[in-house]
Amino acid sequence: MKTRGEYSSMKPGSISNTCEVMSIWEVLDKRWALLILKNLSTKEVIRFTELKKTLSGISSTVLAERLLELQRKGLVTKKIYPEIPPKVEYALTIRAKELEVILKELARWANRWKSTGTSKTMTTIAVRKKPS
Amino acid sequence: MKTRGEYSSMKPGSISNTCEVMSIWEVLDKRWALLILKNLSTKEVIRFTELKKTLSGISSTVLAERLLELQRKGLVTKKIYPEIPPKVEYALTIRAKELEVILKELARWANRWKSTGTSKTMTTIAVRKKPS
DNA sequence: CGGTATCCTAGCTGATACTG
DNA sequence: CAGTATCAGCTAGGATACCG
Repeated sequence: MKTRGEYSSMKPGSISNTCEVMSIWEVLDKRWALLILKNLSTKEVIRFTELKKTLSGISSTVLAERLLELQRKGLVTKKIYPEIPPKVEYALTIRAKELEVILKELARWANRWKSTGTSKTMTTIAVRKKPS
Repeated sequence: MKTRGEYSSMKPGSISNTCEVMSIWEVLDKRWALLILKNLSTKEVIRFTELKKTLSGISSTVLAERLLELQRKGLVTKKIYPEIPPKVEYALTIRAKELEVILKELARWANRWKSTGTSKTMTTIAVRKKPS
């Protein structure tokens, strides 16, 4: 793995910014994270390649990276079957089940959306009253 | 603005991939998008700089870019007061209000989270039965 | 199958400058 | 204030190749 930067970008002067606390948003805000969680919630367990297929466009590099991050945050579990060919099952943790509900709502909202063309661009210019 | 790439990355061979349909996830999945929406929902209207301050780390370039994308998707409205200095107010559209509810749940979940250290890394290795 | 290593491009930030 | 423009520098993600 590389994972060198990790978004931090702290100034050279700042002292030991070993701030591990950071919110869960740090991982949720990354690309694919929500979609992964959402698709993870469609089945009890899911395998790497299966998950990859549902996420059209993701690279295995990033999928593996995200799954690790989610795992570290305690949202995903990983079960390895030491066989050849390998078999790995990913699943949501209990704590992620709460999130699951929310995600499903979000997914339904996203589906319900669909319509209304891409460029509405609602911009209003407030007119000033003329000085009478 | 530049906005050249737009994530598409289609091969030079592919024919006229003018696929405008794409789901709302296309914009929601981008960095900062959810956070912007979330913070937008804390007030009825909010100004650019004010919003920027709540999003620690974002650059004005990207904030402007995201707001435009959200606007195009019909989630955000923009109201310009032609004054000097300029004043611009951003707000959620009615359609985004549904999303707002979900986002608030998500935010509460994220806050409720907080605890349990960063590296639990629940990985299970399934053991094989020995051939008796 | 489920990754990791490598290389290269796309995306984001920071700084600075400029405008209405 | 609310941007846009530009450039440097670093990070994130995609494609491909390879391995146990």
